[in-house]
Amino acid sequence: MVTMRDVSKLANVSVATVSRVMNNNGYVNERTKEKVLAAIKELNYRPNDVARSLFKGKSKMIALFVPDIRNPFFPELARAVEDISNMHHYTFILCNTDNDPAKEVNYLNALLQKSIDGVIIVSSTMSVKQLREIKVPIVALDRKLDAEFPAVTVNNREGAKIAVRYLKETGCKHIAHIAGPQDIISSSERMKGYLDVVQKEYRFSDDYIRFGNYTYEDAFEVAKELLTSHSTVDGIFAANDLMAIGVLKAAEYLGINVPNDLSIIGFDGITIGRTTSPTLTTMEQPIYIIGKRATEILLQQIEEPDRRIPSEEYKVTLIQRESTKERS
Amino acid sequence: MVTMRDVSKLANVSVATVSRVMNNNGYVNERTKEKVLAAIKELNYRPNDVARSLFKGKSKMIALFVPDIRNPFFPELARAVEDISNMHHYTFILCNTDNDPAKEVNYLNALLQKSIDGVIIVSSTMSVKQLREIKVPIVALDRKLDAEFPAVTVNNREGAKIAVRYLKETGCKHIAHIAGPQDIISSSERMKGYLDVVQKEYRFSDDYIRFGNYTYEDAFEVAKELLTSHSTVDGIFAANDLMAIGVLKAAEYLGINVPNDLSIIGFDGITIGRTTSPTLTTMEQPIYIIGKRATEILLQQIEEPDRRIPSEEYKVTLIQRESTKERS
DNA sequence: GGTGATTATGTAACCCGTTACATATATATT
DNA sequence: AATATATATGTAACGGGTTACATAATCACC
Repeated sequence: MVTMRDVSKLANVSVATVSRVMNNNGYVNERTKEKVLAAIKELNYRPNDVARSLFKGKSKMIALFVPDIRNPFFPELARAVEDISNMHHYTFILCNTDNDPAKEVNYLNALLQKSIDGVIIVSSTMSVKQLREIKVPIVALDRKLDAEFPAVTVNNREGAKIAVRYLKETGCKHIAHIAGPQDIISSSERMKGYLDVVQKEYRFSDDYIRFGNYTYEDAFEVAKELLTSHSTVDGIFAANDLMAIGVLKAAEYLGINVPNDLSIIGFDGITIGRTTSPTLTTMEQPIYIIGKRATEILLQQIEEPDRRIPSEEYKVTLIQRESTKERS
Repeated sequence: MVTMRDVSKLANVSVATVSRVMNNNGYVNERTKEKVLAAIKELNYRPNDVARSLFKGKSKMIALFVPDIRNPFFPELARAVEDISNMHHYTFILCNTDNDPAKEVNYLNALLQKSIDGVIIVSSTMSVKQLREIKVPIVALDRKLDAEFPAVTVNNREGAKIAVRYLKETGCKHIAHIAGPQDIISSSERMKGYLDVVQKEYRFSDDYIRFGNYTYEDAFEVAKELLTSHSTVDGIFAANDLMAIGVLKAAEYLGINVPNDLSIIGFDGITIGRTTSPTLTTMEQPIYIIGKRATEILLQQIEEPDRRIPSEEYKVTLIQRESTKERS
């Protein structure tokens, strides 16, 4: 491997001068600079980032923790984080945590040993105590972590309200909810939004709520049960698109026409919702944008560790497709 | 940060001894070892991987190049690579190349500067000349790169033949093909497999082939055109599932019943194919397995750079779902 | 008791880029 | 001409593990 010493010898200067040329700092005579640049080019010299990292204590790497990249919500997020990292010459590390606190801690420790510069975390299981001890910047994404860490999220409760109100406006009388795991804040917020709209109604029943694990299969099963036992249900708000598709499939399985006999609305706005039949009405999150912002905030925190950056909350947008009726 | 010197002072030994204890090599007296371990524990010492990397010239990091993680084929692959990396205590770096040779080269150079230990590449645009010059192990995944690099792929041609034969067996007479980009080998192999089966038939027409860009939208458009201009077509083999779904949607748009009037079969076996209506018949690739094997091979190459590991080719499996008729 | 192998531990160089500090020349200011 | 300031470059320490080599103690065997 070509090192700075090799360059310095060829250019007849000291390593310090080569370093100055590389980093464009300090005083370097124009002619010396040219000599050095020529030597760099001739040897095709590339600085060793590891040595640089060792001295600086910074690695120019950031990590993203997601539960599982196979969940279709996360690739878009990951893409955004990677794009912005790359743009700022940071290397992007991806970690699948499976919502497992042990894995989260292991990853974090391993990354700290590698002098990771910052971490973006999508998690509801992360040990906050652990996080407080470390000094690298942390940004929470999609799910809030702790007031201490800036978070980039969407207004889940408001979005849920819009979704359920929309079902009402299109004529649904008995609106059920397939809720997500309640330890995930975004999920419990969505349920709150649902309750905000329907709880006071005389038609409402606690039994209109079913819990799924944010997966297609789960929702398929609980929706089948719900629709079989409650034939009056004519609208379902699912806490995410994956579960909404499970509901769609359950309705298909039971021979229930969507949207004529049953309206279904999801949450997230993942691409797959455009390929089902009927296509899925959903509350779309600005997924790429929140990923992008989380990364920008993280990078800012890395550059200026003292400045406190406020959390950001984005709005979700109703996307009307075929799984709900037209507003009359 | 706690360093080895801190530990060595507390334990009253030299840094060399601490290093020996950490790495379990060389001679260390049992009682000394205990003293050192106690000191490590008391100080909660964690070695600095950057310093280790600098000396060893290895980083314990591997990278995966994919065109775009948002393409639903890649998350499963990425998950496999990450799982195996993690299992072997390697850190996983993800790069989205957008099939852009310039981006590929930039990533590669950036990673080499970070002493990356190996790279798994899904690409048909990668400059092989560039790759030959570098000394870190490379493994090709999904698409062959060059005989020089071990590749983990599936038998695309054979899979395509099985798909098209299956369409014939279920009664299709006029089988069309939505082909993928021909510069992607896997894609051109699939077309060859299609031609292997139908080209000799008197009914076959060159005009039964349309080209898409592996995307849903592309396929939707070309399938609409194909089905409008060739009403005799009663079977379509799409080069990947995403395009097959585009075809499905085009048929729905044109009021063509699938599978009664038109059978559709895809390739890949991505999850989304289970959520469409009708669900998608496809040639399933063992995605996780090829990702896993590619990683294992890469890690082996890293441990034993001299040993040449042969390429591996996996079989694809026909998954019968609702977009094709039953075999009579 | 002597020779050699085994065990045990420390010193210091090394990996490679960065930068504080020293030194020196050139230019500007009064 | 003297002093201050800007420009230019080099030396060497530093970051934190790793390991070759040196040294020394213990043990085995004849």
